[in-house]
This record gives sequence, C-alpha cells and structure tokens, in this order.
Amino acid sequence: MELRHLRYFCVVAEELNLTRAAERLHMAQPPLTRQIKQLERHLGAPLFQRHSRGLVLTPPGQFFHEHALQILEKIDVTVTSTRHMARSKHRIFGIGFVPSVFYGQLPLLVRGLRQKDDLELTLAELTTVQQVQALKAGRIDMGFGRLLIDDPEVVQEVLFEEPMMAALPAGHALEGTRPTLAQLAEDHLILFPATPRPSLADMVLGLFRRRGLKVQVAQEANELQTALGLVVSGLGITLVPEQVSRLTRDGIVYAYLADSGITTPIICSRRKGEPPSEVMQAANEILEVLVENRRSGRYP
Amino acid sequence: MELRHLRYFCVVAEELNLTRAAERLHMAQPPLTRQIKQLERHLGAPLFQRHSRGLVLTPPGQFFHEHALQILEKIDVTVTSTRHMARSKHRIFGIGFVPSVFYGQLPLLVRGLRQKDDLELTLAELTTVQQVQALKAGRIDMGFGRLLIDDPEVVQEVLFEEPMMAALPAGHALEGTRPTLAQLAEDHLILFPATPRPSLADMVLGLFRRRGLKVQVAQEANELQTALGLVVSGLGITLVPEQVSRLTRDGIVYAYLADSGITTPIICSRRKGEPPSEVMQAANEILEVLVENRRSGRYP
DNA sequence: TTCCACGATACCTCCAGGGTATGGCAAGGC
DNA sequence: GCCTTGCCATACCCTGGAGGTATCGTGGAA
Repeated sequence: MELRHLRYFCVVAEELNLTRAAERLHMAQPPLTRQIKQLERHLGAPLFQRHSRGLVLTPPGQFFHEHALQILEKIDVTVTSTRHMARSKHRIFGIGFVPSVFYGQLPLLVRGLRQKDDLELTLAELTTVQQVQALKAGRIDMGFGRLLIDDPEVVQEVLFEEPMMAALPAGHALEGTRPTLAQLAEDHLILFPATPRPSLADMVLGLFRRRGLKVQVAQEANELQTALGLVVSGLGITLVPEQVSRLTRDGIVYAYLADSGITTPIICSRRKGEPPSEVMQAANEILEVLVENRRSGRYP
Repeated sequence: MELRHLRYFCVVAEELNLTRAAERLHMAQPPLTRQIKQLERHLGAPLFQRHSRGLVLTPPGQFFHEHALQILEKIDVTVTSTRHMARSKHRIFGIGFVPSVFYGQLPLLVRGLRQKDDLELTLAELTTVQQVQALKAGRIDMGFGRLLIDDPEVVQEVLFEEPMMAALPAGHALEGTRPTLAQLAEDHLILFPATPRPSLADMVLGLFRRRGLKVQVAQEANELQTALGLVVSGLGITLVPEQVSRLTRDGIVYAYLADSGITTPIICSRRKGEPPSEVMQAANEILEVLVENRRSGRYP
C-alpha cells in the first residue's frame, strides 16, 4: 500500500463516483478502479458497495476513510513542520512527558526552566517508550514517564512512587471503602490513553494480570478526563495516579486501594553517559527541590 | 512522497548507515540512497548529515523521524482495525464529541443510552468539523461540538451557551478580578487542542480577533488539562468553558470575564431530514431533560 | 425499448524503481 | 606515509507496474 492509494481512496470516498473522482485526480477512470481494487485486496476488506450509479461506502470503508484522512492530514502537517524546522536556527531543550504526570510538579519544573534566558523549551506529549527513543535520537533531552524501560543508552531515575487510586462513579457500591483490586476487577475497566502503547494503560493491565485477575475493558479513551467522563457515564471504573484526584469532579469519587504497593512511578529519563549541560544541571537542581517538597509533603 | 519513502527513511534513521539499511530492506544501497535524496528534495530539508562512516540525523531529520514513525504506526493500526471491522457484523450508534464537552452533561447522556439493551455505542473524539463530515458519511449518528458549521446536510442545534472563563496562574495580577479580553490579550495565550483544526482553539482566537486584539500564542497542547498544566507553568493563560472550572486545580484560578456574551455553545449535530430512529428519539429525550436541568440550574 | 451513466476488463506504452558497476572520500590500521 | 576498508554518490541499464485507450456489461431513467 502506498500513499497514492490513500489519496485516491479519499477522493473516491468523497465523490462516491469513480468517474468524477478520476477527473478530480486528473487520471483515467480504469486505473483508478484498479488502484481501489488493489487497496481492497491489500486490506482484505471491501471498502465500497458497487451500484450501477455510483458507490456506497461500507462500514469498514467509512472507518478507513476517517482514518485515512487523519493520516494524510498528519503527513501534510509533518511535511510542513519539517520544512519550517529546516529554516529555523536555534538549539532547544526538549522535554517529553506523558499527560498524567502533568498534574503534579512537572509544571513547576517548566516554570523554573522558563526563567532562564535564551532557552527555548519544547514540550512534547510522548509515551515513556517514545521518550526513550526520542532521547536516543536526540529529539528530547529529558523525559517524564511512568514505565521502567531497560535500555543501555538511557538512564531512568524514579523520582517517587505515586499511589494509584480508583475513580468510581458516585453512588458506586464501593464508594467510601478501600476497595481491593479483586473487587475492582468485578467491574468494567476504562483504560487511558488508548494509543499509542505501551503506556500507563498497560501498567494498569499488568497490575491485574500479575494478581491473576481478569478484567473487562469497557472502553478506551485518549484523554484522562475523557476516561473520567466515561466513569461518570457508568461505563466502568478507572485507576488514576493520586495527584489526579486533587481535581474533584462531579459524579466521581476516588478511593485509596486496600492492596499495598499499588503505585505508579514518576520516572525521569536521560541519556546515559552524557556530561550534563548547564541547562541539564539547572533542570536537575529544580527537580531535586520538587522531589524533596513532594517527599516532605510541602505543596506550593 | 510515498509510504516507501517513510519506510526507507525510518530504517535508515535507525541504522544511520545506508548500506546496512539497504540490507535490512532487501534492496541495494544505491537505490536507497536515491530514494532518501528524493525525500529530502520533496521536503526541501536535509534529513541527514553525511559522514565517511555513516550518517547523523539533522534536527529536522529527528523531528521527521519521530512523526514518520507515528504515521507508520497509525497506518498499521488503521489497516488492522479495518480488517477486523470487515469481519464484524452489527449496527452501532456513534457519538462524536470534542473533549471539552465531556466535562458537563454528555456523560449522563451516554449513561442513559447505555441502559438500552442491544445497543452498542461508539464514542469518538472528533472536532466539530470532523463530526459534520462523519455524520454525512454515516460514521456517527450524533455529534457534540462547539462550532457552528453551515452545511445543508447537517442540522445543528445549540443546546446552550456556556460562558468562557479565564484560567490564570495563581498569583496572577488579574486574580480576583473580572478581566477583559483586552487585559488577557496582554498576556501570552495557551491554546488547545493543538490539532486537528479548526476547533475550540480557533473559536478562542476568533474572540480576540473580532475585537481587534492581537494575541501571542505561547504554546499549544493536545489536552485541556495539559494546557492547564502549562498555565501552572507560567507560560500564559487560557480560556476554558465554565464547566471545566468545576475541577479545581492547584496553581490555577478561574475568572469570569468582564465582557458580556463571551460564551461557547454546546452544539448537537444531526443529519438533516432523517426520520429519527428509536435510538435517536431516546437520545433526544434524554438530551431535553439534560438541557432543562442545565437551564434551571439543577445539577445531579 | 432505448439511452445513458457508470464500473470492470483487456491490451498497450513508457517511466521510474531497483539492479550492477564503479568512483570518490575519509577514517583506521600497519 | 601508505594501504585498506567502509561508506555514500553517480552512471548506466532493465523491467514491472502505473496509467493510458478501447470496449464490454449492467442497471436505472426517460
């Protein structure tokens, strides 16, 4: 499959007529028909129902159309940004983070670093795995995630272990108790983030799996707050880091777990063996203060 | 540019050696060199620095690598999901929504619909524009967004107008006041969601633009809570729908605006002229109750 | 019944992807 | 200092496949 397949498909999906789509694409109708058939063979899924006067998208065709558009859009954006970047001329300090660590002290680190002159920070939402890859490739300089990853080129430091709490719909039978993972496993689970993986979602699944507990995943959400919205909807329960519970939300109650040791680490990742730059030293100092504050319970 | 360019590029970026990359790709080294050069010409950006013993990624190359991997991954996922869907056999009621509407009553609509037997809901995070496209294509059946879009095939109903509030870092000079948009325009603005566009971000930009106010966008974030994290970081301020302020967060204060009429609509979009199915009727009834509750100030 | 719109197939052309051969450069080893 | 080696870039070549035209088959509209 090539991009031209996606491009051709999207135009056909919009026109629902191969002849008109071919005109838009400045090509003849028969080769377009063949390219669409080639795409369908590759996917092993019919994307259109053929009729004597035009086409109708099948449900898989509708699904594929939605995502093909997103893919083409992301490609456009990536190309444009890459071109833009090629014209830019300055060194930046890149920080990668998973969104769930942005509820605690990380914003204060960013605030501290921003007070330094002549430093441009870039912040990228990346999974921990992506952070490790990005560090190795030099795309970021520091990463904050939740998963321990064994990589000889990257050093990971556990800043602290954050307890996980259950997020339950208000009125849930377990409200006001300290539920066990076994009790929670009887409910449906809402996972976040949906993609990319592996992520905190997989860590959560691992918690249950290691205790021989089977869970039913009711839904996945991209954003943590969307997951909480789904909890309000009654689709199930979710597990969140403790800091998240500080944002009280209608329809949600949080509960500490009865099981001990149910924590998620906040992990700082750096490249191994790299003498720290001045910026990195400054970041490390700010981090030490933040970790000490967190350990001693001093919040801003 | 085709997908093979991205595939070749990613292998080269991993190996940093064209000869080894060619071996991995089961092709000869000279055509691989040409394909990479072709990609660089297309981008108008050098992706590698050449050395006598291998390559080094340039910063644009690093950036492009990160995104190319995401694109290829999304393609893989899309292909797999499309194949899976082709084997599936059932009709679903699809709801599209922008994340910021999931802080209010939408979760209750989902909860209500889930009580109906034999109904499978799918929930998709989509911009309002994407919702209109998805409705027309039959990919979803109802959408909840923030932008009015004139489309002859889609009916939009404004459920209610939600006031926008300023989210300020605690300690901000405007804390405890009712700031004007002009005052806010003097600060940096944090926008969300970053992509895709147009979205609530553009609606916010429009608020300032229509009053002849220029804003400086300090950063964009994908998630609303990440944007709030950036506010905590001191990067700037952001505007959020009123419902969001119910989640109090350390380091953030919310302020009603002095200007009147600064609201964001919650809009329900449906296909035009379609006789409502039983499910659609049920959804409409639940919505009416929710809207009435919201108007009369009765919260659950 | 006839006409037309439309997608699918058969056959054809030619270009671009991938091949081999080879050159140039620089780092490493002796 | 010289030779060897690793590696990327260019020149030239071949052929498979993308895209072309011609035409057929089907079904809806007039």
